[in-house]
Amino acid sequence: MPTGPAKNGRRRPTRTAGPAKRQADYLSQTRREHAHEIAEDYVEAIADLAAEAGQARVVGLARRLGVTHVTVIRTIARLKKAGFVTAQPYRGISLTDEGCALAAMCKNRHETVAAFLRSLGIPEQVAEMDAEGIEHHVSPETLAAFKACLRKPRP
Amino acid sequence: MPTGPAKNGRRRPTRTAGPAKRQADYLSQTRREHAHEIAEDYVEAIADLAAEAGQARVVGLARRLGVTHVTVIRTIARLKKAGFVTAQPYRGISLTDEGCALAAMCKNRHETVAAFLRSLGIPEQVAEMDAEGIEHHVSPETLAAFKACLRKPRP
DNA sequence: CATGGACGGTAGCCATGGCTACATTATTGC
DNA sequence: GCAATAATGTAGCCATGGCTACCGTCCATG
Ligand SMILES: [Mn+2]
Ligand SMILES: [Mn+2]
Ligand SMILES: [Mn+2]
Ligand SMILES: [Mn+2]
Repeated sequence: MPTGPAKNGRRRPTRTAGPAKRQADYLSQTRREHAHEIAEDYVEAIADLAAEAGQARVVGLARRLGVTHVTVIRTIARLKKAGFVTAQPYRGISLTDEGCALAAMCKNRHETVAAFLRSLGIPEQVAEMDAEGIEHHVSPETLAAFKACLRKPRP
Repeated sequence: MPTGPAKNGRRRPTRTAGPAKRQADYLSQTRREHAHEIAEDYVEAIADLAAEAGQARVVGLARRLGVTHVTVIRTIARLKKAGFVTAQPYRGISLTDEGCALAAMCKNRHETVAAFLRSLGIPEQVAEMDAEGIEHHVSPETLAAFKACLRKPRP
C-alpha cells in the first residue's frame, strides 16, 4: 500500500544524494567489470587449450565455454578488434602479448580465489563454481588479502 | 606461431571432454547468475528507497543505480513481468512478497560479504565496491563459511 | 487555479551475447 | 584421389541493458 500519489507536500529534497551517488558509482563499476568478464574467460580458455592441445580452435572453445561455435566466432572477432587475439579464417586462435598477459593474470587470480574458498572448507566443485564468477569482481586489495590468508593459514 | 593447419594426423580425440564439460557447466551457471544480477540489485534498491523515503520512485532508482530513468522504466517492466514488483504508471514502485523476500536475502548476503571483506582488512569503500559484484556469485555454502568466519574472528 | 519544472513514459538507436539454419572449407579414411 | 565428416563461417533472429530525444503528467507554489 505504500503506492499512490506522492504524499506529504514537497517530496524529500533528495538529501540522499551523497550515499546514492556512491552506490551508483559502485554499480557502474560492476557493470564495467562485466563488460570485461567475457574477454577474461576467453583468454584464459585459449591459454588452457593452447597448453593442452597445442592450439586453441573454435569447437574446443565452444565446448569449454558452454556456448555454440557461432558465439565463439563472433566473440573472437571482438577480442581480435580489442587486440587480445589474432586469428585468420580456418586457422587456430592465438593470444597477442597483451592477451597472454591478461590470461596469466586471470589464471593466477582464478586459482587464488578458488584456493582461498577451499581454505575456508568449501568443497572443491562449489569453490570452482563460485570462483568462476567471483574472480572478475576481486580488486587487487582483496586479491592480496586472499593471498595473505593463504600464506598464514589459521590453526 | 602455434597457428596453422591442424598438424599431426587426427586432432586429439578431445579426451578433454570431462574437464571441459565441467568448466562449461560452471560458466553457464555464472551466466545464469548474471541474468539474475540486475533483479537483485533493483529489489535491494527498491527496498532501501522504500525504507528511506517511504516510497521507491523512478528517478530515485535511476540516481541510485547510476542509469537513466529510461533504463529503470524498462527494467521495472521486466521485474513486473517476473513477479518481483508491482507498479502503475506515475505511481511508486512496490515489491511483491516474492520481491520482498528476495530483497531481504540480498541485503543480508550483501552485508555479509562486505563485512567479511572488511574483516580481512579491506578498506570500507573497496570492500563495498567488491561486494557489489561478488555478492551475486556466492553460493549458500560460501555464504555460510563467510558467516562462520565472522562469528569466530582470529586473534 | 494556473503553470513551470520535476517526474514519468515512448520511440528508436546501439552493442553484447545468446541462438538456429544453412553454406563453405579442410581433413581424413577409404 | 575423393567422398564423407568435422570444423568453420554467414545470415538473421531474439532478449537484455545501455543511451538520447522528445513528449506527456502532475503537483507545489505563486
Ligand atoms: Mn570467470
Ligand atoms: Mn550487486
Ligand atoms: Mn548489493
Ligand atoms: Mn558478475
